[in-house]
Amino acid sequence: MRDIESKPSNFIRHIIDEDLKNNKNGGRVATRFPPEPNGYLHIGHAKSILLNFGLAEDYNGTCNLRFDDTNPHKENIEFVEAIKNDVAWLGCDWGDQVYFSSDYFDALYDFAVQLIKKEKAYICDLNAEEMRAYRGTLTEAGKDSPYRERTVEENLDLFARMKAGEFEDGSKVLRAKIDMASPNINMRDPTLYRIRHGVVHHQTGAAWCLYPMYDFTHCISDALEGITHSVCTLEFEDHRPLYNWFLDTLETENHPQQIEFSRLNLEHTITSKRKLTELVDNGHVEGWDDPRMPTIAGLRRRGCTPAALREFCQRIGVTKSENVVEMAVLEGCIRDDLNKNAPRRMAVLHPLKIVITNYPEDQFEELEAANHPQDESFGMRKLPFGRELYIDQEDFKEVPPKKYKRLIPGGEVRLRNAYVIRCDEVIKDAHDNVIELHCTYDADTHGKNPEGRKVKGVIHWVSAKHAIEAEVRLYDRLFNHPTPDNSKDGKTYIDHLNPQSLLTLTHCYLEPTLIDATPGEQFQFEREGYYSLDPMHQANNKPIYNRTVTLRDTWAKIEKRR
RNA sequence: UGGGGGAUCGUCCAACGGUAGGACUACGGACUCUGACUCCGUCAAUCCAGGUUCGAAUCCUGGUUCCCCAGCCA
Repeated sequence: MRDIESKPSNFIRHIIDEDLKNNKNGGRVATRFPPEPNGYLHIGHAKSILLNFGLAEDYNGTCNLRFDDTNPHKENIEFVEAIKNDVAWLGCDWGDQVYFSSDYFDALYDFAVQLIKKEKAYICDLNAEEMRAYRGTLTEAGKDSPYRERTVEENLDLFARMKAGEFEDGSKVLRAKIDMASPNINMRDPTLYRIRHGVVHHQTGAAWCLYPMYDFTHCISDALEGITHSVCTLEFEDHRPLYNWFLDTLETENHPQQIEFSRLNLEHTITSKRKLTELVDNGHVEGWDDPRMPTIAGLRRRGCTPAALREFCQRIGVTKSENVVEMAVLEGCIRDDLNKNAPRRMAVLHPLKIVITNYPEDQFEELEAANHPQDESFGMRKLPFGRELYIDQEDFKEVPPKKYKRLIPGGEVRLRNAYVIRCDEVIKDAHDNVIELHCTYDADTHGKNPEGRKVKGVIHWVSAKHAIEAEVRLYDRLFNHPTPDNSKDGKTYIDHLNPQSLLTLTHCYLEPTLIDATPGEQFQFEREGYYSLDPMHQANNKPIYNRTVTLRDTWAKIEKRR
């Protein structure tokens, strides 16, 4: 069991502590994570997953992974597999069984029959439009359905024939018989079963033409699995009376407690499955695992780690208040983790060639470099150094701004892990663009400071002859607006898409040790940020690196203020 | 003139009648062969109005404001 003290508490843990003190549920804690397999999981689901599995882990309980698969029209097996993959990647262990609501279709049918026998459910022939009209409004009570008083026998017969496939889609539904005048609209005789012919369910195939609704299915599934604390998001708060009504009316053995918390909102992104689906289906992104997507698959491909996501979910906490978390929190968690765990490499993103004129042609030497400045266990690597190198265009300025401490004409700079060089000559093309620099190096500055002068700047480099060419993809926020799906400016989230969310650099140069990088491996490209080797793709035989997150950049901040 | 929830630094989260605290951000400084990391410091909040109390973010009363609900979606 994990040290509970190490995790910040929250109101749900307070409730469980209290339940445990009162020996409720015999001291048992059982949670579940119940995704619908109609899309990929996003960072908001990560919050829920880590909450539910975290509670189980810390209270020595269990957490079931249960697919809430009652709407075969929208669900498929690809999503089931993707979800399992993501939950496992987060480090959550669902044991040896994956649950499906569809496992309970028989049991659910029997419970429905039981409800009919108790005169608590009836078959209704109203069509969808009529039913809406009968439901009333937020401020007016609804009217009883004309079919509300059918006899038990008739209802039983009709329900059996619905199951047998005698009726068309939409012609009949099974409804609970509760109260059409309830101020809670969920209690106005909610639908329990609808007819769906001709869809193949990914688990049950064509066995059913009758599918149960969420409200009926969820509470019973929880009860059958012996769930003690059924944690869900705030929008289900109004459904709790209905959740309890079913379990009370059916007198199930267990009566789990539904507890609601507020869902995660992240600035500059969206966490609506419906809208994420639209981004994918309409080609606004390359797929569910596009590194700009807030999906778990996208974050993973971007180079985010499970540890960073776990830390993130701890930092944001669990409450019932509406919240919009700043992207800086996520970025901070990723940086903290990768700073500690990503080996350092050098990569030149915007190459500028330099020639060390006093370094012999065709001569090379190997310089040792630490893989991590604070952690010796990362070991050392050898970097080839020669007469021709690439540095970044940003690290040279003909006319330097104030406080600039990189390379300038006639000035000196330290090449990271190598020598101090001086810029002697600037070579330009016909359009006055700097295309090459001629420099000289001080052979006595490897591993030590130069005599009698201070060199402030340190820049990264790669050997031109040995460098690996790569494509590097720089990602920025997917949306310009902090709350794109709720911007209150009359625009939709699509209008707020950031056209510059992806910047592809096709001619970058990496230090040669990166030839051994494995797909998905994370590195810090020194002075640039954290990057990871794209696990899916290559570009014309060149590796693709995705920028996970930049380094904190106080210089950029100063520049921006200027 | 329905029902259900929520309001604490810019952001997120604590404090559960007894000094409003932490994290992130921002700002300043130290260090530095990464303008990174690390370290030090600074700014910064109880929705409003009454009441109870020696004492209120917390309890009471009345407001304000924001979110959710009228699928045969979950």
